[in-house]
Amino acid sequence: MRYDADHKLKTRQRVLKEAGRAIREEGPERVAVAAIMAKAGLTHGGFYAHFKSKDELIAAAIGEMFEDARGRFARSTEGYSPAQGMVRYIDFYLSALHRDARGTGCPITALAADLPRLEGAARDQYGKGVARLTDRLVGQLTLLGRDDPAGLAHSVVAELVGALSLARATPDTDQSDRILAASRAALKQRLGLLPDAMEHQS
Amino acid sequence: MRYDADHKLKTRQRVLKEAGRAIREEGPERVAVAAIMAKAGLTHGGFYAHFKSKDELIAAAIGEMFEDARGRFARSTEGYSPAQGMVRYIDFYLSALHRDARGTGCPITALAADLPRLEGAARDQYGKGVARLTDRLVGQLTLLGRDDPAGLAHSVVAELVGALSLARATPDTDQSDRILAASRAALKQRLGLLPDAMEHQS
DNA sequence: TGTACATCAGTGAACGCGCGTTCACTGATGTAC
DNA sequence: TGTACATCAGTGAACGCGCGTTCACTGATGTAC
Repeated sequence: MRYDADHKLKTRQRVLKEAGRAIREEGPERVAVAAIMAKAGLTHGGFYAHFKSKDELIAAAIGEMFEDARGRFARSTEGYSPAQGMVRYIDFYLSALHRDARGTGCPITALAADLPRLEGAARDQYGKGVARLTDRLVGQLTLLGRDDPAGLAHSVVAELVGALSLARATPDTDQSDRILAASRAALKQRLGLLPDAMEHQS
Repeated sequence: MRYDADHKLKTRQRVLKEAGRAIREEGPERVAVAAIMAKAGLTHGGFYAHFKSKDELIAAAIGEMFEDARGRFARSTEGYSPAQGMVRYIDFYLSALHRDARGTGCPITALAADLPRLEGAARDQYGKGVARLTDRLVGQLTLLGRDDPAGLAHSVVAELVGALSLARATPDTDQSDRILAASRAALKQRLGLLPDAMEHQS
C-alpha cells in the first residue's frame, strides 16, 4: 500500500493529537504507546517509524499542545479590546467547560505536577509555553495601563492555574464551581475589569 | 523475634512517612512498594501485613501528609496576630525552601494533578484537606475584617497553589524565584498586608 | 526449672501482567526494463 | 504492454523488565505444662 506524499505526516499528526489528549487526561506515565496507536487507528508496531521513543513522542505532543492553545487564545480574543479580551480569557479559563475538558484544555495546568518528573526536551517545551503565555498577558496588562505588568501577569497566571487545578481536584461539583467563581471574581476585581469599574473607566 | 507492643504501629508509621515523601516527590504512579519498604528498612514481602494494597497505602499516606501539614501550620502561626500569621504563611508557602522540598511540602500542590486519577479514599482525604486549609484561611480573613472571606480564601489558596506549582515546573531558577516573589507581593497587597498598609492600619 | 508449642513481624522466591521496544514480515503501488 | 523488482507504512509476535501481589517459610520470644 503506497500512500500520498503527506500520508506519513498526517499519520504523525493524528498520533500526536491522540497523544496530547491522553497525556493530559491520564498523565505521561499512565499513557501507553499501544493505546495511543490504537486510538489513531494503528497497531503499536508502527510507532517507531514515527518516533524514536515514548519520551520523544511526549515532548513532541507537548509542543503541539502549546501550539494549539496559542491558536485558540488568539482566535478567541482577536477583535476585542484588551479589557474585553482579558475578561473573555478569564471566563474561558475558569469555566466548567474548561475544567471538564482536561484532555483538550490548557497544557500548563494539565501537566504542572508531572513536569518535574519529565526529561529535558519535554521540560523545555513546557517552559517556553509558560513564558509565551505570560508574555501575552504582560502585553495585555501593559495595554490596560497597569503598573508592574510583569509581576501582575505572573500573579494572574498563578491564580488561573491554581484555581483550575483545585477545581479539577475537587470531587464535589458545587464546591468546584465555587472555586472557579471565586477566582473569576477576584481576578476581574484585581484587574479592574468588573462591570461597574469598567463603566467608571469608560 | 518478638517486639514491643507498639512495634508494628511504629513500623507502619515509618512506612507511611517514607510513602508520603516518595508519593509527593515521584507521584503515586511512579512510586514502587518495594522501594518504599526498602527505605523503611524492610523487604517488600512484609508490606501486606500493614496494608491491604498499594491503593490503601496511598490513601493512608495522604491522610498522614495533611495531618502533618496541619500541625506545622498551627505551630508556625501560633502566638502571632492574624495579619502576622498570614504574612508568615504566605512567606513560607512561596519560599524557595518550600519549592525545593516537594517531598515534605504541602500535599495540596504536590498532588493536585495526580488527584483526578486516584481512587475514592485518596480523593476523600485530599478533599477534606483542601476544605480544612480553606476554612482556616476563612477564619484568618474574618479576623482581618475582610468582606466575603470565603470567596477571598478560595482565591488566595488558588494563587498559592498555582504559584508554587509553576515555580516547581520552571527549570530556570531566576524565573522560578520571580514567580514566587510576584505572588508573595500580589497576595500581601490584595490582603492589605504590605508594611506601609499595615502601618496605616495600626 | 526445663521443654514443647504458639505467635507473628518480617523474609525472599515466585507469579502474572502491562508496557516499551525490536524485528521479520506483508502487501499495495510505483519504477525499470 | 507486460513482468520483475524496489519501496515503505504498517502488522503482529516476541522479548525483557518492573512492579503489585501471594505464599511458604524463618526465627526470636512468650506461654503452657
